[in-house]
Amino acid sequence: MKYNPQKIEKKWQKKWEEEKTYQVDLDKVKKPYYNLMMFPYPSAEGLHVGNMYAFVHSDVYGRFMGLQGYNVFEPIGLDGFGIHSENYAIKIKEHIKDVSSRTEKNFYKQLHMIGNAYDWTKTVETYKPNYYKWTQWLFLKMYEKGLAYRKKSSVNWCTSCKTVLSNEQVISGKCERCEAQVEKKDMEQWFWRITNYAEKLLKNLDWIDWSEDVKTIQKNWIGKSEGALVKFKIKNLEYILEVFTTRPDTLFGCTYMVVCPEHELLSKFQSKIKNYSEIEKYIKKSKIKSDIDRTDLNKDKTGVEVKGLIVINPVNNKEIPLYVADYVLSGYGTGAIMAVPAHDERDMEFAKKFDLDIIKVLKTDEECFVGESISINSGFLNNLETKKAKIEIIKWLGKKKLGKGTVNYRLRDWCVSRQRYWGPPIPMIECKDCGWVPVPEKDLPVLLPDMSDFLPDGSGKGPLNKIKEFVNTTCPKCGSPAKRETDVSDPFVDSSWYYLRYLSTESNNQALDKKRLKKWMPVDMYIGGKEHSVLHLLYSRFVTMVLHQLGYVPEEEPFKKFRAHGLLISEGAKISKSKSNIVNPDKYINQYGADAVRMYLMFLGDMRQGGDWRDSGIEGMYRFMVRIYKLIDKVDDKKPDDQLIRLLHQTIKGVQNDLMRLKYNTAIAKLMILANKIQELGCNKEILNKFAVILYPFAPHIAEEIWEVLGNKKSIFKEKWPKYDKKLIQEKTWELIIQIDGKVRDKIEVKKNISEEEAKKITLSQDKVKKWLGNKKPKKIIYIKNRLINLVV
RNA sequence: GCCGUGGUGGCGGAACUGGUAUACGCGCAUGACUUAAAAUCAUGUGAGAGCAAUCUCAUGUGGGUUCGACUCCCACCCGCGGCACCA
Repeated sequence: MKYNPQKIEKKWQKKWEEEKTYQVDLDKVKKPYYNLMMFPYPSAEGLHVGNMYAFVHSDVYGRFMGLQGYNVFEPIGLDGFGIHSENYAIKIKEHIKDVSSRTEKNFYKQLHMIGNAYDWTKTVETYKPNYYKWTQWLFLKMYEKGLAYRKKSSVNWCTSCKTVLSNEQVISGKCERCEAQVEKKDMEQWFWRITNYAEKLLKNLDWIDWSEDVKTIQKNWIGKSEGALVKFKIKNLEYILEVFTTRPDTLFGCTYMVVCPEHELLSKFQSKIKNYSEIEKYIKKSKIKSDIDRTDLNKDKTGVEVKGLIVINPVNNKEIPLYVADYVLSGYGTGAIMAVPAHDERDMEFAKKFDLDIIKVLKTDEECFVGESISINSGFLNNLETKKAKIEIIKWLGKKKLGKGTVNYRLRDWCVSRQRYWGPPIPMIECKDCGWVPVPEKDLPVLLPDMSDFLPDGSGKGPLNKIKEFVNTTCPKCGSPAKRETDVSDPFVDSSWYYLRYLSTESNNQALDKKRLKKWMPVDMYIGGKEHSVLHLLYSRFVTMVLHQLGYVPEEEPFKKFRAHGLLISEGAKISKSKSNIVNPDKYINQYGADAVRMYLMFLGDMRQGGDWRDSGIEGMYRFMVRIYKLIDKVDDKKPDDQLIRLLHQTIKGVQNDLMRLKYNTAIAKLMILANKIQELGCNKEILNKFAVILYPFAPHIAEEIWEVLGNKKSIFKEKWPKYDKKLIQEKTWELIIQIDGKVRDKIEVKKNISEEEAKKITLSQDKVKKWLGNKKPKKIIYIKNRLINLVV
């Protein structure tokens, strides 16, 4: 029989569909296992091989858990709303709605081809009203809880996408989607108060079972700093200048103060500032500067003294000067700092340039020392270690009502409004008399109206603003004329809760099916890319925490276990159009079959490290599939070889361990070794049956086919993972490695578990050993049972 | 600069808690089959020396700990990812 993957795969995919093999009755099953993968955003180019790489890793795990007796729920959907899809439609000059329905078909076709165990009856598409109705519902819940609010602030503006972005969507100064430079702009926007959850988001990282690197990225992003808030009086003014510092112990060394150009103090006391025109010029200049210029570390520090305003250091009542400088950021802390040049590099640089006092308050020989030491020149803090000094000064500040110990986070609130078309309209209405009023839940969804000209215009308002019938409405509260919000929400809002909706797709009158969520949440295993560490993965945790408090989700954390996969590259380089190393999965699936492509992708290396796709490699894997298929012809009724039985059981154990550790590459290597042995020796039905079962997670179609040819009636998925026999795995003999001074000099086959005495005797009687020893006697003999013996001369 | 992660044959990569470095695959070479080629099968394949048995050297670099180090410790170099004047 010839291996025909195209035929086999079509046959089995049809059968799985007809027999509802992977459909899960979410209410009835006994052992729920929620196996999640990151639903793709459907680009028009089609499913990317990188998607397939991630999805197959996830599917292999899901199928393995199925064989362990779990009822595995493996859903899929499309994250189709968003700038990425919209930008593509604009590029090819088609309407996003048309592009969307086309890519949906194409994506689902491709997702069928890869042979995953999806439950196709519970898909979600974020751009359909029956989904985004509930995304809008989520916004209303946030608003009810006081977690959605409007604020005017300096926000990230992408000049190319013509919309604001969240902090998380600015990647080293550039737009996450189009890589254009991002500017700062003062605008009023909708925010979600993720910062309320900063501590919880950080703390739970201690116990959730996630890839460590992703946890570290989130931890750094949240950026907790412990320190103190210190209040500085300004001479002859009723104003308290507050600063945040992580080093209150160095307060005696504070010789000047700096505020950011945006600080309220400057405009408030214009009349008191003697050189205000100079200050004004500096403020204007720093506004024009792009973010890149402003954060360039190599550039010189600039600033202007604020003449006329004198600050008083509360700890010693010394009068110190005040400066405005753009090295102090408005968004962090209080937008003002106490400068301690002797113990902060930036302050030192600034102090030298402006010839300001530098006072050492820590024991050190270094000119600028930023570490911990013992306080000096610090009054009552003298001779205290930094840790102790911090505690003492915070106590002192508290007593005098001049400050307190406090915590500061780098994390900012999530800006969720977007001035674009292809998203869920934010369900809010502005009334002259009532202010902002939420759309009543019964009026959801606020349908996204059809419009031919959906291009963003950069006016700061979304394209929906152009449709009068959409904008003009009545206030739900008082009935007078009012206007709708015309921004749509961030596509990351859509994906922050999709894993909850999978469990609730049949409910048309509620967002979430609480009973099911209780049964299925949290997600048991989530495999995905770490590029979402501070985007989707952070937002989802936040949203779940809120929904947990509202009583919808049983636990605070959405994903019990998360494992990040590395990047798939091709021919040694990042996959990109310009490098013309694009890998089209369809082409390879059509040529070699999905099983071969799956196996090859899983064989590339350690999942965490990513992989390097080489065209030459897939051929080898195809050859292996052909050989596997031919094993059917090797089946006979002879009593199988002992050696083969031992190898079978070793393989079952090894593959099982590798699957649990997500080391698929070594699992496949073990399958190859077994297959090669079967090819050499032949085997009986029972052995090949077991081989088919352990092959099944990786190559489900060929495994089912072999399984059927061997006379089995039900799908392998109803089968259990085979048990290995511990006794059969044991080898009777082992190879004793003889080392002399740590170098291998000989190897002999000996019985298992021989004693040290026996081993010594055997070793010393070897001719080679005698030759190496000469007339010397070993000083020391180290014997490691069932491994080696080392003679130290 | 800080945080994380990696560096092993011609290539992708193995090596669980310190115990045979290079599993498995690709590629290459030789042979079998064939008129020939492809496919398939068999054998070999880290480098160097040697007719050979065998020996020496090799896991980014330099040190160290140990009977023994890809694995542990110290210093440094390079790649990748994140953050970046965060007070």
